[in-house]
Amino acid sequence: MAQICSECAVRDQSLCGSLSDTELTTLNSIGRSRHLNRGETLVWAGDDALVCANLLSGVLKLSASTADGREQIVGLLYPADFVGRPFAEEAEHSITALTDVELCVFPRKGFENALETHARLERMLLRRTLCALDEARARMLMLGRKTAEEKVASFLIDMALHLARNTASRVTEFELPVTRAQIADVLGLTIETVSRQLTKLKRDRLIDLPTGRQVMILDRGALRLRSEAA
Amino acid sequence: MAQICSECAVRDQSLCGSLSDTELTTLNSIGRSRHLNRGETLVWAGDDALVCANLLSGVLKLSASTADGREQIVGLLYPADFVGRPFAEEAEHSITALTDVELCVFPRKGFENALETHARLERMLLRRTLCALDEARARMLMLGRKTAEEKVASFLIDMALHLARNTASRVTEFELPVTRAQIADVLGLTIETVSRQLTKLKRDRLIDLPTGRQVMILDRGALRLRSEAA
DNA sequence: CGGTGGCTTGACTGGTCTCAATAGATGTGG
DNA sequence: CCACATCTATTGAGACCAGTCAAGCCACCG
Repeated sequence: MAQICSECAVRDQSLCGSLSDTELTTLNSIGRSRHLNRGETLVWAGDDALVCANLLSGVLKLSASTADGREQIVGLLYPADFVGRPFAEEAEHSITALTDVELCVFPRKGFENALETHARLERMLLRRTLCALDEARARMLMLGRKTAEEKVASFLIDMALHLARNTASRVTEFELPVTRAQIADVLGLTIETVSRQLTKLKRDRLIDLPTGRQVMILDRGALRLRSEAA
Repeated sequence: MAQICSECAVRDQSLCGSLSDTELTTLNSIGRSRHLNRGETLVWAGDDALVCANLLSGVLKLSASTADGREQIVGLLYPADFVGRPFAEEAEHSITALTDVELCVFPRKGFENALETHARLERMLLRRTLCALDEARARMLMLGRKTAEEKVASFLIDMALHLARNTASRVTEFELPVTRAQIADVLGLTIETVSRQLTKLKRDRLIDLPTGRQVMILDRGALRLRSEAA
């Protein structure tokens, strides 16, 4: 590994933050830095699950598909998130870069050994997995029971939480790391419906869309209301 | 605890199966047997998360709701499944009995202590949680991208896996532990749509419905086809 | 310039929901 | 054992939300 863990961009927030510098030597020795270009896929669903990783920068999507090609994004991963599925021989989901991405990649078997050796690492992974499960289930409520407008509003609020810079005057502004098609795949909608709902929120002055990718949340309270009720 | 672990109905399949008889003394001392009647709720979403448990018999639902009362069932729990959410102060989901239920209940704090003491227990819980996450994500694909017919077919196949008795002649038969309303809440549909799709599958001779709750799968292959393609 | 990919908008379709009526199950008390 | 209430399930008619198909816009780029 070219760069050592103590210089890692996400040293404190990532799973590895649970380990001391000396404990990290094992992981350090098996970890490799890896870059993915926007659009590149790290793992295909159905492949052998060969790697785990920590996400250093960028955004990854986790996606599942039906036999005839309909796609659903089942999770988005942000810097410091853990990537991969220990203890499974075969990958259930594809993992694809939505932006350029930097990863710290471990061979799965080696990472599993580290889990068994370092109880604290295992404990942190358990906590993260439990949180990921809560999040997945919250998204099930959204997919099953929310309207298109509620879904889009929820998505924007969610994105703001992960990416937002707060400017003065209570306006939140950020740049979407995803296309309309990808938003649709997260929300279980079509591109056209996403576009129409965004236009509607803009027309109602809850948000502004200076460019296609730029989003300004003008009235977060109202947006939250639309994300929750009919 | 009235009955000791060595006599437990799910001793081998449950999380506790990872522990030796002597290791079990801790859990044994804090575990309490508990019965729930059909319809009773163990935990309400938003409550303090006070308990964890192992499910001994019956079926539980995990559910989330919007502010205006729309409900989504985000998971079903069967005998030997683990119940609850360690390391969270507040419950994210309601836990309700769909049938009469027997549980082995632990105070959450005590169970968390046991996790920290017994690495093998923690390891087994991690593996289960990872599997639960895979399952939740598979269900996200279903909720977001499948049609009503595909959803109902998927549900029946899923139920068969958990409950089925195989009779002669490749026919699978079981009794639904859930009402049409609950099926609808699992699939993100309405009662009426579920009923119509079941009738349709029956008319097409893929299944039979001798009574409202009894299901016979007549052609599993064809049913699987309908669960996957348009 | 023309080509490409991403986005928006419109017209139309159709699958699912809503509302409503009815029938079947189940349980209770007279 | 029956009358009745209640809960569950089925079925139909109509409305509506989101999907489909199609056209056009815009920014970017060779």
